[in-house]
Amino acid sequence: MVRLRVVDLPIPDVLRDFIVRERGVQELYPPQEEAVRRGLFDGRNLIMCTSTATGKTLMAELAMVNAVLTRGVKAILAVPLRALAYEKARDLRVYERLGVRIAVTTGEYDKDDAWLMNYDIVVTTYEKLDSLLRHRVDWLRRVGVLVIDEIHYVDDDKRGPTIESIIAKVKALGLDMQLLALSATVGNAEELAKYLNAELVVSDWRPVRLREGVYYDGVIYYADGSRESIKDLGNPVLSLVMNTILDGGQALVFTNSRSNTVKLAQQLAQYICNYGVKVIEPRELSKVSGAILESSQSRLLGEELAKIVRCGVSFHHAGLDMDVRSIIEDSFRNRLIRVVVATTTLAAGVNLPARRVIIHDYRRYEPGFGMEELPVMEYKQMSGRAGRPGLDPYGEAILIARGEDEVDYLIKNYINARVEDVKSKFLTDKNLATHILSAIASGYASSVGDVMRFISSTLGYVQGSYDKNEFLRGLLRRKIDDILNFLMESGFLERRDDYVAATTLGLLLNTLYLDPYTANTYIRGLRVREETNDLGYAHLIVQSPEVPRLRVRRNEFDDYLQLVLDNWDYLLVKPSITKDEIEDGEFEDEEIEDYLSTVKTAVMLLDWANEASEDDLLKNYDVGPGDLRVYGDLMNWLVSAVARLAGALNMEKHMERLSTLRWRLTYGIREELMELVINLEGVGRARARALYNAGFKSVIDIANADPKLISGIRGFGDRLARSVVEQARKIVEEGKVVKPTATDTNREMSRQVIGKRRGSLLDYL
DNA sequence: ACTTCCCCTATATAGACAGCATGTC
DNA sequence: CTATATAGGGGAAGT
Repeated sequence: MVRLRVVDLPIPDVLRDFIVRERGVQELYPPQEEAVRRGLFDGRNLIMCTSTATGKTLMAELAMVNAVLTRGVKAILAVPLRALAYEKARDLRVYERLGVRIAVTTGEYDKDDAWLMNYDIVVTTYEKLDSLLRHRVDWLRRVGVLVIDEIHYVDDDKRGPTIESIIAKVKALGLDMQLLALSATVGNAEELAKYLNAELVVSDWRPVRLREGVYYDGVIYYADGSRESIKDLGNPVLSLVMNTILDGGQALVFTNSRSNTVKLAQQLAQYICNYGVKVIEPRELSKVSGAILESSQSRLLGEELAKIVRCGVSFHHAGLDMDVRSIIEDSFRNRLIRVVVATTTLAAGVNLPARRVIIHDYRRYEPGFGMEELPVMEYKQMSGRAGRPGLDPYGEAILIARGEDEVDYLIKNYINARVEDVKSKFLTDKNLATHILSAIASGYASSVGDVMRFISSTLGYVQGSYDKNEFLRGLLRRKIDDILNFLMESGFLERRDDYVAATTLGLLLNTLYLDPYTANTYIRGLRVREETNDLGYAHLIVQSPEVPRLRVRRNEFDDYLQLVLDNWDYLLVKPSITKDEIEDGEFEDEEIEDYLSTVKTAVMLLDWANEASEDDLLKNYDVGPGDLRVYGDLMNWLVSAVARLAGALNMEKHMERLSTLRWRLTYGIREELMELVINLEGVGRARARALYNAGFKSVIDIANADPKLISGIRGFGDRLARSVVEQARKIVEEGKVVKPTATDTNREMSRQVIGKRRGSLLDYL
């Protein structure tokens, strides 16, 4: 079959030549060709539902760059992950040579959005795009192409409604833009296309052949009916992995828990090293291993990992710090590391293909639901990682069966199964409340009718058949009324007849990106007392469902109960049972389990803010360096958000206390280090502590110091020492030393020691 | 007396977006 | 309310 050639595309010559020359693409893949035929370059809305590596991204690039070059409009590319945003932007930068200006903006990086005006293609996350729409940035009018990547995320409970909200806002603005949606294969592609008013491209075509099968008892049963016996080494994963790497390939193993990831990787490493498998390169690997040791924040985790990396094996999960993760990913791409055992971290974002993908568990624990089978969609995401285009002759995805009858079951329910439909989660109370408030506060709706119209442009509305059924529409209207009432009672909204408007508080929530239910909890908590202790504040912050909660072990129950009793008056959110009931033991464990979870999480965060080492936090709470980064990010956002709420409500004491806690909780430092960490780039908790202990306690101390003295301190080299001193001198000269508002922590309020766990710094409380 | 094995029970269980301030991609 | 794998304890059986 003759494929459509790039040179025949209806796009400018420069772009055609560029694609052929720089991208090395001569001909289009069938799905790409179909996209062109369906009007990609005619400004038609389009949705592509195809598997990974079928060139959806190239089509998006072409559509965007073409629009920029020919029509002089801007383009937006919205993706689900920050890392993905940076990656796509990096790839897009090659078009800078055609004069196309590329920018990335995400919440973590950017403050002001005005500078984006000067760029042609803006790569961003869903949430940041929603935020841009909330602020009604004026350059939005000049956007001609909107690409939504991985749009099957509309199924996600939390993130999906944001996508729908984006679409509803774009519609409400009446912006004239081409919508291009990219999706993994989903069950209801037609429905999505209809919702988006888009042409549909569906295809199961793949650039590398994929063989799918199930392993059981020494045999791989392929879905096409063929089977292959491999050497059974007792352990299914081990057998499959050895079979792969002895054949010169690489394997990616997916499993359902972090501990499994470590355990499996260790077993594999032990086997490979003990039996002296020759395919690995020990010299190079020990370099990698050294790099990991060096960059790991937690020595424990680093050593655990470094040890097995020497054997060409690694584990990978979100508890690892970013740099360790990228070392692993890079070494896998370089083929030094032959096997990575990962949780789903790797299935979603990072592009890390391998000859063989092994799916160790097809079930996963869902809190509140027990063990649940993986959706077919996730299986497809994982199996889609199999086979590197142009490098491997084919890719393989192998599921592991625990019993003989499971073989057919897995073939039927995964390999040959239809992918699930994508279902909107927009019409739940929480999502409705957030997005209705957002629509009103940002001026997309000023009456109940507007709200209804706004909602009618969501997928949830279409899927609920509300457009077709008057009775259902009545129900929905009543539900919206309830939510409007809730927002009014909470003081976020005002209403006169049919007209609605956000209050100052409501506007604040909208810009803080805080959901109304959480904000309500925060405000009620703040009203309980004028001031409270650190535990009280940390515990209040943790009430947000955004904060991952630690589980309380049985043997910790009593310690935390005691802590609750001792701090009863200071806790701004009380459990559902009374103090007397706790003291008399008149309750079931389940009644307070969730509450204690929040307490434990707060305690961990305070340990962090009291400079507990990362190793101790890992030991005591099973919280890895990667998790700490997430917690730190969250604290930076949530604590300052609560401080802003307190400010809006004129609660000065709260505000003051929260403003120091914010820094302590985000950076994991005691108050005395705040000045150093806040003012000096390259100085975090560890270096700040080292500086402080060496007598450099303030920016002035450092400005007056000899860089040579500082370079001798642990964690400093010559360069960093000089940079820090330079920075300090500069800000002192300019009189710009930021003095964080500090108040005396009232330590005497709650002296309390928890448990006998080693390293806990809770005695401070 | 000591080890081994089996059964029962307790325990633990994935990931990662967003604000604002200040003065750069 | 929902599940399962694993580690550890305790006791019975085996050496």
